[in-house]
Amino acid sequence: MANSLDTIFAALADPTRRAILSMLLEDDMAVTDVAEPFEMSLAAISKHLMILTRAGLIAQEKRGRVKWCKLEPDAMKGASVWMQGFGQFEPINLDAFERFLETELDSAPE
Amino acid sequence: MANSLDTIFAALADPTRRAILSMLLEDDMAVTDVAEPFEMSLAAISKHLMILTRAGLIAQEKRGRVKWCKLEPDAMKGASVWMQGFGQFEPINLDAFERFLETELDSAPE
DNA sequence: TAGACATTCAACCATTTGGTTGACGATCCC
DNA sequence: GGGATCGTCAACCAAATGGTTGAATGTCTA
Repeated sequence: MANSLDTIFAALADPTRRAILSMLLEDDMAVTDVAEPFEMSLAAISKHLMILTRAGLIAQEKRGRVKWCKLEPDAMKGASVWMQGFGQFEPINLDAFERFLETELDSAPE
Repeated sequence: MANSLDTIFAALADPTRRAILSMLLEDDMAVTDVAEPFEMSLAAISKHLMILTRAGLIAQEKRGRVKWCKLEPDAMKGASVWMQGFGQFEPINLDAFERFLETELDSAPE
């Protein structure tokens, strides 16, 4: 997994791939259906899906001759946390935020 | 600014550039000082800084013969929000979070 | 004024990226 | 079995990326 931030951010840098992720937010999709709205070859989409898979952002499962793609949103967590280290939430009262998170954890299921 | 998510994510995809951003989190720095810990030419670092600048992630200001680099963390906000659309914070109680934010805004200065 | 220092520019190079096309391997269904 | 469908592979291509070196520009200082 080398440096996963490399592969995650690189995967997110392409608009086609971000569009694919947004589509998968709605529902799982077959490769052919993912490719349908794009004006590029199926092979190109297949490559994009491979990049998203290697980054862990989606998972692909083959059922019969159809390969289903589903979002793996947890893969974004590391990158999201990294960005939050840059204080774009500075105006928020961090102490209060931590107390909020603790209350959350206390009342969390599981 | 075309699609800023393209340039932001592409800028963040390189480990050298992420390291530079982390360094600038501590303090503003001159180009030469930014370059010091890296085993690559000053020109290479200069290019990285140009990419970070074009992405809006840093700002460069020339004072005398020294060019100072400073972090622009707000530039990450758009990308951060985009990622949060993928629900990696689902386990958090969103209602409670919104209430928390409202209390924050009520007690905010300025 | 002459260095020395800070930074960028320009040319170049190897590798990666994002796309194409055509052939191929599975799988479904008649 | 045989044709249609699903998806990947392989070879290829143009453009972008990340690095180098050496020269050039601008600014400070002795």
